[in-house]
Amino acid sequence: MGISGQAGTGPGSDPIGGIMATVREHGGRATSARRLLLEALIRAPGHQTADELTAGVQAVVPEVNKSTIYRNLEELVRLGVIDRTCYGQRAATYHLTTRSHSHLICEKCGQVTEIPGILFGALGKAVLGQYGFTIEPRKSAFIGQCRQCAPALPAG
Amino acid sequence: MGISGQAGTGPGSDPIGGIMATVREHGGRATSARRLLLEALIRAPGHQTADELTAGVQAVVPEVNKSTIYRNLEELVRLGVIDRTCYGQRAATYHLTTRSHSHLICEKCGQVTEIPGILFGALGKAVLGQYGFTIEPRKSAFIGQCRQCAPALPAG
DNA sequence: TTAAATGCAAAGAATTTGCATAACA
DNA sequence: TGTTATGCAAATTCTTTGCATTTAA
Repeated sequence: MGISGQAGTGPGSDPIGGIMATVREHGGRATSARRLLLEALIRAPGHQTADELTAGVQAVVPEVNKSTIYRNLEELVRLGVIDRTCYGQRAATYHLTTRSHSHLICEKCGQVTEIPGILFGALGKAVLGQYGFTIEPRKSAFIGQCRQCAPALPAG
Repeated sequence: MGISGQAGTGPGSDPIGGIMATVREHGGRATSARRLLLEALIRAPGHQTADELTAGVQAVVPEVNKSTIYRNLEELVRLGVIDRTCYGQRAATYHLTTRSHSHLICEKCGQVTEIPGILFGALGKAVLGQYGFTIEPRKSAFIGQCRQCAPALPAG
């Protein structure tokens, strides 16, 4: 046991190992900075900015530089490991690519809600049929107002 | 040529006048910089960055400053006259708020396609019902691959 | 007259890049 | 041993802000 991967645990419990393997398959190397970044992404599974991720990594190893974080984020996006989304006026956010899902972003309070990708069903088919466009729910976002911030709800 | 507004044309052919009225109603003033910006937005009706709009305005009146463009863009967004969207990694783009529509953005080639807001119908209802979230199609965007860039199309 | 808008310059935030060094395969 | 990745600093890009002046209402 304990050759490569984690001893005594199932394969699904070591996502970082799997991602590192993917990185290597694409000519990349399994560096500590890259691992620390993935740990930070897993530790706080929401949508984090590059700055927040840098802080998360530097909380463990202060030497890791912000430019390294940016370079690794770019690489991980390229490999499809994480998604990058740009909501408001400010910094982009990153999160692990998990199951198919999309986001509702409230333009008033900034709240981000995940919704299952399956809700795209009919819309996705219509868009594909009429425009030949393949939507990636993970990377898409709906802007609007959440329940609390909506100006008024129709009676009923 | 004209005095103010366009002589001899119908009311629908002077959208700037209408927008200026809206601006005034909200305590704003009808300045030349604002008018020039609106003209630039109308002249090139696609999605333009603040830089492109600045160039478009300065092509007519070089004195107009970029910060004025930014301030006016912010104001016009606030009034709902234009929409701001942030697609790729780079600068935000602005465009006139016209009818209800949304955007398909190809992540490969960057092509932006408008789709009618009506396609949101079922999805919008589902999201409103389940999450209490009101989608604004105009401000939302779908990321994916266009016909040309899609890796492979299923036969049929 | 007077609050709003502008030009200018400078600051600020987010992101990228050049280069010598260090680390992985 | 030869790339690939990193740290550091500096540069870029996009956007915002302070302030004196101008301008629309």
